[in-house]
Amino acid sequence: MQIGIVAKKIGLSVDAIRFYERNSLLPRAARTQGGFRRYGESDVETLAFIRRVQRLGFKLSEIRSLLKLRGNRVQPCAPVRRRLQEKLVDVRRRLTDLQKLERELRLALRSCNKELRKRSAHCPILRGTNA
Amino acid sequence: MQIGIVAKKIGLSVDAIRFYERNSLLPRAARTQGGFRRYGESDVETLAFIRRVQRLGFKLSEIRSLLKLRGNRVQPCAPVRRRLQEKLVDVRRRLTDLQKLERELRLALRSCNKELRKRSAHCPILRGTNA
DNA sequence: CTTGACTCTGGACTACACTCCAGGGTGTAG
DNA sequence: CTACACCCTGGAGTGTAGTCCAGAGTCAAG
Repeated sequence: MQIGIVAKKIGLSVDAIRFYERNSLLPRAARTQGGFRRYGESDVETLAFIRRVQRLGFKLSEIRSLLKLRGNRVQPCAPVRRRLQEKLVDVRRRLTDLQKLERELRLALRSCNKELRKRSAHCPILRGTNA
Repeated sequence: MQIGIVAKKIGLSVDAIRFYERNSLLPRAARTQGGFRRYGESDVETLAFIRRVQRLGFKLSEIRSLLKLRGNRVQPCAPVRRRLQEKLVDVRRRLTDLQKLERELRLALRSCNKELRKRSAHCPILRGTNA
């Protein structure tokens, strides 16, 4: 398969695949005599794997390390489990932060609404001295 | 006040304040003869405002536009309210996305745990063909 | 053999909000 | 007057995950 076909199959851009190769997520692909990249099924699987864990929130640098585990003969769950756990902690922290933000915005909006009902010309957000 | 004092007062770096000036969040500060920036209380208030709305999740480009409203003689709430509303929608969308991610991670972790109990040497995440 | 679609490389560019730097000047306490 | 801390400017660099480009080459069909 040439790169365009693989790209379509997986739902990535050709540039992205080349980018992964450049950045050691994929091994250097075999070439035709003319220099075109040739891919097999296992490459497609690797790319699918990358997509999958990327959707789990892993960055490319983390995926590189997961790919190493994937390359081993034995593939114990434990190291993956640890990474998932860490990621989950991280995501939950971000959730908490975002929930706080949501609350702050709701409160700000409420103070704006209050002012609107007063038909005031002074927005509490613009002038406010609140924390 | 010179820049370092203001920076300490507000909890920003000197570089950040200069960066804001360069990027039109602050007007060009008055200078001493030697070229040192001099700040007054109103500058401090502006910086405090920037911090405050930044904590509400606004980007500097959005803050620039809020600062324009703030500079007006009349400061009606409506335009601010609209921006807050939009930001709230955005934050809620991000919350939903993050919640989905949290769920995905929990599921992935569960499948890992199952495998661990089986004392299997094959991690479902590494080999998995799941969506 | 020509055409047209595809591919190659290396490098520049994007957004974001700063930080860090060199090389020089300023302000003020003692 | 001399230290010493502070400040100035302009520009480069940070991380992230790619995208976009020019200029050249290749592949397959007809």
